[in-house]
Amino acid sequence: MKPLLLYVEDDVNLSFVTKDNLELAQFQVVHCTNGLDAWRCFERQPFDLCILDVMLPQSDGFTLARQIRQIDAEIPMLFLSARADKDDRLQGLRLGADDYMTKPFSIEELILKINVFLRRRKPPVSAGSCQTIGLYQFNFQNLTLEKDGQLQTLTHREAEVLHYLMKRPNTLIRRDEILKTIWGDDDYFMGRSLDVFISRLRKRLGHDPSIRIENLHGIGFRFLF
Amino acid sequence: MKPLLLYVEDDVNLSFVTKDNLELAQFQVVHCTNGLDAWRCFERQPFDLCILDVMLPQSDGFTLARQIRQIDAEIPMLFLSARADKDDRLQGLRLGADDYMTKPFSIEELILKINVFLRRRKPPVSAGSCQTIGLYQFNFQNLTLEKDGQLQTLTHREAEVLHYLMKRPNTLIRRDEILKTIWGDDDYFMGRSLDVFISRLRKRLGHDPSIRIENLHGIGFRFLF
DNA sequence: GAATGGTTGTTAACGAGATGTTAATGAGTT
DNA sequence: AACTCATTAACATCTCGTTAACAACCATTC
Repeated sequence: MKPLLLYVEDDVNLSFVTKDNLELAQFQVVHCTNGLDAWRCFERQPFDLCILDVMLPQSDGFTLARQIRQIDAEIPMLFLSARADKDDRLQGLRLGADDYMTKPFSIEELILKINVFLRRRKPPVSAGSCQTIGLYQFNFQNLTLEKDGQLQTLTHREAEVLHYLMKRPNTLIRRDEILKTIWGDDDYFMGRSLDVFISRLRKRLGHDPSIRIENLHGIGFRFLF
Repeated sequence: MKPLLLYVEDDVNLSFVTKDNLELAQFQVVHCTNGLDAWRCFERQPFDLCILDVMLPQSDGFTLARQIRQIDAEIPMLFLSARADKDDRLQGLRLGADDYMTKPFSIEELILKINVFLRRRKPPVSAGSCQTIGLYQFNFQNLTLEKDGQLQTLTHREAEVLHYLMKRPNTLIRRDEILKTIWGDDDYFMGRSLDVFISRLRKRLGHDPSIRIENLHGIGFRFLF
């Protein structure tokens, strides 16, 4: 799963290039141009790291940082600033920034520093990201499927198939496509195997009637929820 | 307990001032003037953080950093350098440095940065600290596992495996990951060895039914408590 | 709509390989 | 020589993807 970054920067040209580069480096980036928007984003979803420009229209970077720190004492924050002076840097660090880069900065260095802090991030209590399907929580990394406290452990193949279906809900997924991807090939027996797994998954998800795995005769399946 | 810093720097005047300031800031500092001495110090006792000058007589800072990283993948490292150029900084970061400061640096900034990384350090399991698992107290350093007065002494390998499992409770931990980390490689016999240790640990933890080491067939284990 | 041929749903059985466990081995220490 | 401990061996047991078997279903043809 790609790390999710919150990038706040009002310079349109710079932010365009930077975001592009970060995405190339396999990060997922949400970009905001001012502190207010950034704050709304931050409240809406959990990020892995923040990159904040110090000079921002409406609420400067420091204010935003303070707000964020109040909610999340752990999230790594990198500051960007055009001003290089010492007091600025010190204030940033005192506010709970983890590093302070001066513009113009090297994108490569930024990426390395991001990785420093992602590496140092304390492992979440129960690692791996969950996906929600109806009443269930599916954790692909941990092979778990949870419904109000009840934990099922899936087998490797079960998790693979479920994961594949979940990536494309409510659309037609061809049999041969699944087989090629997960089994690596497509023959009669693999097809039968797939059917067995579909059947097992239906049973595992059976307690939520809003979830269905529909068969389209001769073509494939549709995962509905 | 004051954090213990390893400070490697050959400039006598600078190091004198810096060490003094760091001690004022409530750090305990071991200062070495060259890479060889530093390496000997590092092997002798566990440090909380390293501050390395890049230019050193006998083995430069980068070489030292590489050596240190091989033994300890976690310890935070800050580089100091008179050279400010970008390639130098990048090389440092790639080598596993956490930050790179250019001389002359502000001592206050150094202290703030040290604190950033000490704060981010994963909670030390070393240094004789105990971890509680259910009814047990596990001390990785002393290889002891205690339950209401009853003391068991683990072997080195047993402790390593338990330690690794405890770092990530309730998550799937892959076999190959454990083997790569603890045994350094992953072949059939090492795998069997791991199974033997899992079995022994289960027996040692057997008096607390709330602790379980679950196997996920073909993939790894889950340490539940 | 009955017959046919292919597809899918479901359950059970199978078996290769993974794991659990105990004991034997042998290298290194005391 | 006695001891410690990781590894290897040996054997028992378990798991899970596959295969089998049969029933239900669908589409097409007569």
